[in-house]
Amino acid sequence: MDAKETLQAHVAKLTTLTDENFDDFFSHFQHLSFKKGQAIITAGDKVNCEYFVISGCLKSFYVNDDLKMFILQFAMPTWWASDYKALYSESPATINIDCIADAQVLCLTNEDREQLCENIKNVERFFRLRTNKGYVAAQNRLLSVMNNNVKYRYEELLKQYPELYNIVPKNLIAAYLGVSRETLSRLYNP
Amino acid sequence: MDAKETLQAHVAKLTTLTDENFDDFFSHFQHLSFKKGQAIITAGDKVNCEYFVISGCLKSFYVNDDLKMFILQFAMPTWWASDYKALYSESPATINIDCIADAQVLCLTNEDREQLCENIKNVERFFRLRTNKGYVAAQNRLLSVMNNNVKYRYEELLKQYPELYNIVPKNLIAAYLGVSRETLSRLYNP
DNA sequence: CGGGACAAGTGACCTACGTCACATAAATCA
DNA sequence: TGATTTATGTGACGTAGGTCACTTGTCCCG
Repeated sequence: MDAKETLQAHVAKLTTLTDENFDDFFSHFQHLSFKKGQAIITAGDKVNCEYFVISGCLKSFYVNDDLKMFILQFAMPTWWASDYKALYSESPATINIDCIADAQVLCLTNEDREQLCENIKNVERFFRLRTNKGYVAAQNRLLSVMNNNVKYRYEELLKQYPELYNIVPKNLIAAYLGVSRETLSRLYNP
Repeated sequence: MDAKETLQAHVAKLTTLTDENFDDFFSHFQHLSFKKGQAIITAGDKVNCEYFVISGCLKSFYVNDDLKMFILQFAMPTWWASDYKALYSESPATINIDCIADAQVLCLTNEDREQLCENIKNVERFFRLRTNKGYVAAQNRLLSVMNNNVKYRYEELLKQYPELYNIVPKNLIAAYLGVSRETLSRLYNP
């Protein structure tokens, strides 16, 4: 499945777009490739785009004053990623995004998204429903962090994304779970 | 400021509606009052509405298998509250909402919201932008839980909502912060 | 007004996790 | 290929926060 088909199938899960409308929508995306290790958004940057992952994997993460990293999201195919706080408020990035497995992404600017929402009703509907889902997911993650222990959350993560086990080093998984890499290591090597 | 003006001012922060459109929008809300302690959504319920708080305070919370409570949100005036996962997916509620200070709320059904989004472009825009903000807030909260200690989070909460200190018992604040009431108590009584 | 529920403080003790230090092992690149 | 990162495991030890038990204070409401 190529980039266009991937996006089209993704959009179709939430709303319907005529072929003409989808072509218009798709024409505003820029197709980009990133290599493992490449930075996409760096804290302090101006943020102008959001990214739709076609293949590979990105991570979005925050680095605190002690240089400790917290991973917000592993962005797998058909996931969106950006620093949304920065994107929506046109403030400098506070989170970073980089590529952890060679990736193909589609990139949409803030202005193009707003323009498309203005012109195509079901594009606005798509983004509304997409963010609704994101909001529910973020709330679920918060509850999971507060409610479940590390081992449970680790196993849930691997259940949902088995491929992470192979492509992502354990220190990054620990940074996603919010524990030290030593603690994660000791879960299965007591 | 009455309920209508409160909602109108709130909507105006994100988009513009003509007076006729706002009247139409407003006419779909039901004005309800709740007394302290009253349940609004209970886990297992069918969820059909979201609630906009005019005055008073609600809490939304999850109760786990060990009967431990985690508070997702203290819904103050101009905040929205519901079990959005249940509302959007038409599944039974997994979180609860009740009233912690006598409250006036406006209630909007799922169907009415979708109908209004269908008919009034800027209502859809409003809900899109509102949830965008909610998503950013949820992500911030997650980062804060992972990154900051309890004392810091407690002080941030009180800085943002000083009135909570007076109207909300400390065990509920502890449930929001994700610690035991004893730990919260010992922060300032070591 | 008096009793029962709720709120809050505190001591004793336990446990999960963090930190630091070191040892390998695997991957990457010049 | 050989050298330098990077990833991972593991021991020793410290600390934040949880749990349980008990006490005291406060607020309703019949």
